Amino acid sequence: MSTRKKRDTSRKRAEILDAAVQAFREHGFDNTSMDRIAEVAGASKRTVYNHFESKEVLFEAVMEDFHRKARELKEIPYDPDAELAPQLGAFVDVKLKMLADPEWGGLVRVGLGVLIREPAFAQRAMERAEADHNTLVEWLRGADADGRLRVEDARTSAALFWSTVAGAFFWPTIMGAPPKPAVARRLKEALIESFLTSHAPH
Amino acid sequence: MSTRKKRDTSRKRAEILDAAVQAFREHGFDNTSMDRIAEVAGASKRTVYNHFESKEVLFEAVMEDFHRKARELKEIPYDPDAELAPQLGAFVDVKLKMLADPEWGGLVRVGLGVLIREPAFAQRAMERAEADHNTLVEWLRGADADGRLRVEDARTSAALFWSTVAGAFFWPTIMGAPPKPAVARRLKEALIESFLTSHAPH
DNA sequence: GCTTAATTACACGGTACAGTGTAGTGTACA
DNA sequence: TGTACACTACACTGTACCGTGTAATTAAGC
Repeated sequence: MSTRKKRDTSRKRAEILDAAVQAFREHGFDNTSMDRIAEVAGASKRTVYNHFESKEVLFEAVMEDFHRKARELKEIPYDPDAELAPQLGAFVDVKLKMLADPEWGGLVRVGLGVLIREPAFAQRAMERAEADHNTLVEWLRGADADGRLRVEDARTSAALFWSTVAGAFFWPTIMGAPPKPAVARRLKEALIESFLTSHAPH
Repeated sequence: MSTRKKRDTSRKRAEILDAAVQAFREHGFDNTSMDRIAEVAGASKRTVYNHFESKEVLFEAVMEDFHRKARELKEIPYDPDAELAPQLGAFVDVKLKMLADPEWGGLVRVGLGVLIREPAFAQRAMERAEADHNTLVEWLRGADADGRLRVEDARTSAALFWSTVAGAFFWPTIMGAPPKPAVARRLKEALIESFLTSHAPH
């Protein structure tokens, strides 16, 4: 029961994870072999299996890592002293910034490629995405209480707003057809203007 | 050069296609074997290969079939004598009807599972979806010319409308988390009301 | 009933890959 | 310097699957 020797194994593990991310991103889950991952990682296949007991476990570790990164929720509280349009624009910008990161997009694609066959997982993923709604819901309630917007059903309004963002930016980008900057700008402005107009007080 | 004998082979071919659709829907492209398809079709694997020279060819035939079905474009012309809200609602309903068909959804999922790794194909698919925009663009121009709506940029407005529909209904349904009927109704009404309000004349 | 094409049953080659077993090499730490 | 542990090289098993070859069987049209 003396203190056992333990070498630092986290470096190799990280290298394998990085290699897995890259390989899965480029070829998807099914078309990535453990031999390939080992090669990219500069490790022997045996070592890969010593760290991750199966391909599925490795995949889950990759997605776990990804979720940790994605969990950087931005809180955007309602500011009674600032213009409304820029504040709404900030909500959109947070998403657009995410979408601009190619590594993020690659991982989302990998995840979707698998999740699309696993309705149960897919539903959980969608629900997680809805957590973002709450920040906007709070913002809307703030603006409504302040009398600068008329929001009858904040949840529905927020859902509509995020649906538009998803349909206009998120999904096209994931599918490899992101809107051109000029189009994106126009869509963003039209969304905000439309939203503010239809929720104008009086 | 006499008239050659030809037996009718279309029946078996159709059975194989049906089986392929079902198998691909349930397990995706990579996880569906030709043996399995042959078994489901009640045909020998050799016959499958006699009809479709490879798994890829068979897959493309399936998707081709699917596109033919999906091409039932609905023309919804602007009607100056009818209420605006129900007319806009008809645009949404066409999509919702599609989404309600589980076979359609299954095939979209299969296609996406493959396309998600093939940006080039994915882009073409997204562009095809945009063809639907034109009908709404024409409708908007009609309503604008009639003075019942104020539409500055019909293309952007239509894009925004369809983006919301996609983000609110299409993608959640494809991902296995369709909105509950009550939520769907509320979203649809909110969308139409918001759209009409923000495009009201004066 | 004869011919001919479609279909079947089934064996087989080739390949790719998940995962294991093992003997040996390197190396951090006591 | 020695020991325990991480790591490597590599052979190997088992499996799944694509695609082909072929001889036998079925059934349509003459």
